[in-house]
Amino acid sequence: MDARTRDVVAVLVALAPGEVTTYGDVAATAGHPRQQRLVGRILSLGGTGVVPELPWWRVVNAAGRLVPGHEREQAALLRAEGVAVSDRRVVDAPVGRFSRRPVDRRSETPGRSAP
DNA sequence: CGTATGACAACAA
DNA sequence: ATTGTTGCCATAC
Repeated sequence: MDARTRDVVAVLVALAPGEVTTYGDVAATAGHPRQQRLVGRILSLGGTGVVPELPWWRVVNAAGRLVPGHEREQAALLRAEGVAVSDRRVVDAPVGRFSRRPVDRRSETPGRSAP
């Protein structure tokens, strides 16, 4: 794998449970802004031998949308880590960037439905 | 080499 | 909120 791939993989494997990020943020954090598509491509290669197994479910698009085609599984994996998911999208997602924001559920904002 | 495609993103209408 | 357009970058043909 080339240098860019290495950088992106490094960021991905560093994602902690309960931590959700976006393609764009992973790319930027890896030092390769505007290479979101590369991130998606690498994630799709996870575990195929060219790159190690990656926590693909902790990456969603900028709108908090889950991966097309893997929504059920992704939702299950995320919820298992304490991430709220609703209707194919991550709940605590302030549309834009919720990068590196370890889902903080302070004292149970009873709202999320009533902020 | 030109064109199309894709686990994306930002913006206009 | 949804649908199109544009911009981006790596690949596949």
